[in-house]
Amino acid sequence: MKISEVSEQSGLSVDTLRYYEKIGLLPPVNRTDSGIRNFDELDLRRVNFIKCMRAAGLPIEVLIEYYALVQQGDETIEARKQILQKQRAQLVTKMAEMQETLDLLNHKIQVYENAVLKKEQELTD
Amino acid sequence: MKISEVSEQSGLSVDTLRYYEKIGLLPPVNRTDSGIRNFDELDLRRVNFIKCMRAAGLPIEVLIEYYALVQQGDETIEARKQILQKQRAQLVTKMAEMQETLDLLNHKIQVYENAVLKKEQELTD
DNA sequence: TTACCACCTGGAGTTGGCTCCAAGTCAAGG
DNA sequence: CCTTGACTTGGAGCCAACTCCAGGTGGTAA
Repeated sequence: MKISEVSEQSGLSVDTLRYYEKIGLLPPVNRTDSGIRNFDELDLRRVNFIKCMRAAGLPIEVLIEYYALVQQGDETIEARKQILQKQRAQLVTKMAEMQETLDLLNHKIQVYENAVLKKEQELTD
Repeated sequence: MKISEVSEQSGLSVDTLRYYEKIGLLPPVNRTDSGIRNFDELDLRRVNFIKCMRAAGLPIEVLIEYYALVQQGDETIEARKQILQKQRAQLVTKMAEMQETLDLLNHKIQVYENAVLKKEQELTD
């Protein structure tokens, strides 16, 4: 699978995919004879996992660290679990904050809606 | 209220507060005779609103635009409402993405937990 | 065979949002 | 009086995460 196809499928830009490989977030992807990247199924899954984690705001650094541990085999399972647990906790916190913001936005919007209604009423009074 | 107190109360750094005023996200705050900022109740509320919105990822630009409309009075109520609605929609989308990520994290952590259990079991076999 | 297009590279530039610094002013306490 | 500490300013620096660019290669199609 060519980089443009991976880009299309994942929603990450071609530049971002190359950037991820350059900094080691993606492993060196296999190439054709002429040097063109040829993403395989495993690469694909990794790209999508990364995309999901990044969308939720997990730092690239953390993901690199995580994959470094994956690389090192089974003894690192506990460490990996702990990384994920920590990120999960942070995610939960962030979602709670966002829920608060959402409530506040809903409230404000409601206030504006009432203001509009009141204005209309004044016009027809 | 002095800037350090506002900082403490809001959790935003002193530098950030001054930065927000500099870029026009906060209005020019009243000063004492010797030029020291003296935040009033209204400033306080604005700071806390901004903090909440920023924590949820609303861009500074949008907030500046919003307050510019507030400044212009009642004719802009509809426009303000639309800004908030748009941001709310984006927030809802983002929260849904984060929920997906959370589910995935939970799943992965579960897999690791099982792996640990299995390993322990092998040891006692 | 030449024109085009997608790919490649290293490296520079951009964006958003702070964060820090140097140099200066003031009010209060010892 | 003088030192200390919190405040002031303009501007520079920093960080994460891209994003763009110039210059080059290689396969396909008119």
